[in-house]
Amino acid sequence: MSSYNVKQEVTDKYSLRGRVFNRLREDILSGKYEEHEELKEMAIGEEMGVSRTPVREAFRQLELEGLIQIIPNKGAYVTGITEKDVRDIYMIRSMLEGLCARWATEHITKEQMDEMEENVYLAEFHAKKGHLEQLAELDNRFHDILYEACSSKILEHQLKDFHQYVLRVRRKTLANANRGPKSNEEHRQIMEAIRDRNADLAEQLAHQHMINAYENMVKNGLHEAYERDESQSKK
Amino acid sequence: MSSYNVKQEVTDKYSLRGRVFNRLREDILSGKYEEHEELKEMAIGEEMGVSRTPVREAFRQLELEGLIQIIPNKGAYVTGITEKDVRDIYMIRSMLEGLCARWATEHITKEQMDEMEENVYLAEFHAKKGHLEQLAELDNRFHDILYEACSSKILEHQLKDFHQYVLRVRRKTLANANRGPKSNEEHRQIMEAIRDRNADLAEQLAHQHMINAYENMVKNGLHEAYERDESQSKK
DNA sequence: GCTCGTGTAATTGTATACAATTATACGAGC
DNA sequence: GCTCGTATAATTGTATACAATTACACGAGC
Repeated sequence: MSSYNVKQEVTDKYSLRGRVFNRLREDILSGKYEEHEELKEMAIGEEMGVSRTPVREAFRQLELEGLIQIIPNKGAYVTGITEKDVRDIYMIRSMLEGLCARWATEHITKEQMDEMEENVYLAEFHAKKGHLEQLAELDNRFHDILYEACSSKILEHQLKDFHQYVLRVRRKTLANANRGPKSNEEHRQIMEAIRDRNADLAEQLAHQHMINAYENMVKNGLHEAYERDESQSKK
Repeated sequence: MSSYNVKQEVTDKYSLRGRVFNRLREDILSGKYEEHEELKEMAIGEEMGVSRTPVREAFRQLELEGLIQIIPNKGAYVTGITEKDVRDIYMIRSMLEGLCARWATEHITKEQMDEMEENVYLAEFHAKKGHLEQLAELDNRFHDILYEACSSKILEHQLKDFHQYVLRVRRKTLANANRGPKSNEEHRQIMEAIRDRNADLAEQLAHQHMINAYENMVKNGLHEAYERDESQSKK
């Protein structure tokens, strides 16, 4: 948690531990393993053709990512996310997202500013065309730009962690919600506030943007999406 | 990171990995190992009388705590904290501490409220007597009560993580600073705001309290304390 | 039928052996 | 003297064997 520090890049994808880690991570996020499911070292190892050692170490890293929980002498279990957890994380994120926008206003480079503007224009284009996939992609990218622009590795990492953590829930609600245009408009406002060097406004807008995103998510059925996640996870 | 999730309790202190983990953690926080120092699996293992396996797993957990960084095929290095990191963390903490105080106002139990009041009174007593050790202890406890009272495991864990992370720097500046009385007064105000169920005020006070603590730290020589940490770490 | 032990199987924890990678020392060549 | 390459040592990565712990099934006793 550690994990506000800048963790190692997961570029060691050619080590066995790295491969196990990446694959397990993908499997958990995609819902192959359901929540609270027990992951057995030997079974995973056999499935991936490696011994228990790299599996055990990958487990420790997945615990680091918050995706599993290891109970000594018992086993490793896929982390469950309660609705309260999601709510708490969104509230925390809304605070930090505001702080991030403030810092971004103070530190953003010209290149980042340009990309952010481009992102907003592109998103409006795809929104008109109804391209939901591109829209979701641009939405993710907008926030990543914001995180990178704040020029704080610690805050950036923190926010990316949170973002990933709720991805399991969020990805279900993004596409089918009709929030696209409204979200874009909010992105535009944040972008303009940063461009105008209005840190107070940027902070307030980014803060509210997160709260809106959460409330929209709840309105459009966090619970249902959540359940759907569970039911399809048997694979 | 991981680590906004509720990680396993480190109560498995009787497993070898748990023992190695706890001891290494203590050694790093106390400054036995200096920043950026390389930790070698074999050396640590021999020193503690265990094989490399539990050491390697303890390393992964320490990375989870943010105390070391592991570079594949290279080694494990004690995490360095820059002054900017400390500043960033304090700013992030100040936001979250405010949020925490707000939630605490809404969820605090009678027992927690009582302990918080007692804490404030006791701190004022020890401040008059000049008992710096007890004062530092009560200060830590005050914030722990606050974290527990917010009734969000995620926020609580997040804040405790940050708190621990800056401990290496902070412990040097707490005792010799003359901030005790002022800090106590701020604790009292926060406590009273929570008691009066004034969430807005509690949030604002807790937020400012963190900023004050940071600014005091800088004023009293973060840099010097930081350097001192380095020089004495040779052991 | 239910509860509680006991014994066996399954699983995790640790040590060790070996493979792969990286760091270091040393000398050839310029 | 400097650079580069090679050989050797040191260190990390992985597999495997064994120990310790936990889960579970089965049967005794009530």
